[in-house]
Amino acid sequence: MARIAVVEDDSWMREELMDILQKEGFEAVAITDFHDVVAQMATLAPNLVLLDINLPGPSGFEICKSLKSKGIGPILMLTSRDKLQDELHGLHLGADDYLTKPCNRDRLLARIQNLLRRFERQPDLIDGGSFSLDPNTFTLYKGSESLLLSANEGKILLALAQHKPEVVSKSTLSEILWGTDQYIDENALQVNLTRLRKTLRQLGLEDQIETIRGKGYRLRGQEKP
Amino acid sequence: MARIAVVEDDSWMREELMDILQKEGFEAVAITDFHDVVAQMATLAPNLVLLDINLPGPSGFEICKSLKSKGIGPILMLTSRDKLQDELHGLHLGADDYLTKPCNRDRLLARIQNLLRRFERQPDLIDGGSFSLDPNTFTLYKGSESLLLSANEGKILLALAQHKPEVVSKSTLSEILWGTDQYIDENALQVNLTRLRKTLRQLGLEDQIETIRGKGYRLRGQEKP
DNA sequence: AGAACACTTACAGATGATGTAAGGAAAGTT
DNA sequence: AACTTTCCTTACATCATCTGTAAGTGTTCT
Repeated sequence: MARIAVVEDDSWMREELMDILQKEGFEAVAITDFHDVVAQMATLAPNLVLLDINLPGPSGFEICKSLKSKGIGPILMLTSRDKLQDELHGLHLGADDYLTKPCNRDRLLARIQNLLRRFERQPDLIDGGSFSLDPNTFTLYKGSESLLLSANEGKILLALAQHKPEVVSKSTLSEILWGTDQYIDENALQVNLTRLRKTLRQLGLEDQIETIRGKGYRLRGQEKP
Repeated sequence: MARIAVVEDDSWMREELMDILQKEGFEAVAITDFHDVVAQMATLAPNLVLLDINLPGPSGFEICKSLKSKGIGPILMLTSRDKLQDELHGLHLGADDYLTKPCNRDRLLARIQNLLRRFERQPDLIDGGSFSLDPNTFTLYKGSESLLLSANEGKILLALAQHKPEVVSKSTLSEILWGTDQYIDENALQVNLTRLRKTLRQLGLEDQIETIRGKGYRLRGQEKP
């Protein structure tokens, strides 16, 4: 779960925020020492910073600026002053989003979720040699074409690509598909293999999956010059 | 479609690459003047750079370094020297991926597609007030919960969120759902609306959609303090 | 009260995912 | 060569989901 740093001096407001975040399953960390926020953040490595503007000592704007210069973010600015001027100023200094207090719980969470997703590192595609595969959506890419695999096809192909160049045993695949290697439904696995092969053929990917008789399957290497 | 800059001195190889890329639907641009590659790139704004290491004049490594320093990328390095040393060197200077010549057409395309997706700007979620919506997958987020909408539900909610705070007429929604505003299937639209409302309720999002009698629908504002 | 509009629910067809079953092909064994 | 084991393919049935149709109910306006 994401870690969120809460930089807010008003203790009531801070507790309120922490409460909302923790109930939502976030790992919320309160920052109450405003002297060296940047250094604290560096070790904390939060996934998101909730930053109040009105702080004793350095203003939120300054902190925002220095956090951004260190590549720390995303930053969601909190302020009770709902003047457009401030908003522009804040965004200009690098805040990624902006929220005025008091704010609705749902609205706060929606903004946070939004920012987290926007800054979430896009998971790398799995490189299968002559194709690539999005491990989350099971979308198969070859050149500029793409195809959405069914769940079973995706699981099998992902397993093969991740284990490449080793052979993946039937019991392993069985476990991946049905969560058990005790009872191997060889037939069902076989049928799903056939389906996957047919789907691969639709993208011009012939002969990707090599059968190792008695051992299992593996992705065919494409490396030979 | 993505624009790809091909920086390669060997004319045969360059034509080959251009051919592959163009047949795949990419907008391929050949760079043959190696003096001021960075400046050319800046105006070209390619989505990806195919960069050969062995260039007359400045080495591919140097170009790679300066391109990266300008934030231009992703860069896919091409080389005929398949020594690990070079690879490490190249990646260290900022190349995002690395390919040895000669290379398989499919492998080249897979790598390109991979890089393009990795560096693709993640589309922002649509902010619906107390929820957010991924306009591509029609995934609905509220706090840390999420829900996958059906196509029709997604289209309607997206339209409402994008037009917010304006009212979206039934004929507009009809056009969005079925590509025509000539014949409004009011009943079907109504049913889909009901389904969407029920789905929203599953996430605790009550009363999001406001009916403007005789005009259409709109997202209810959440701004009142 | 009546009419127009909005909402809900139940039903059915279409589609897609997936397991079952049966038969055929290929490879290894005797 | 005949047999056995393993693998592949196809057809079918089931199940879930999506979505439009239809009918009935509720709400608002005049």
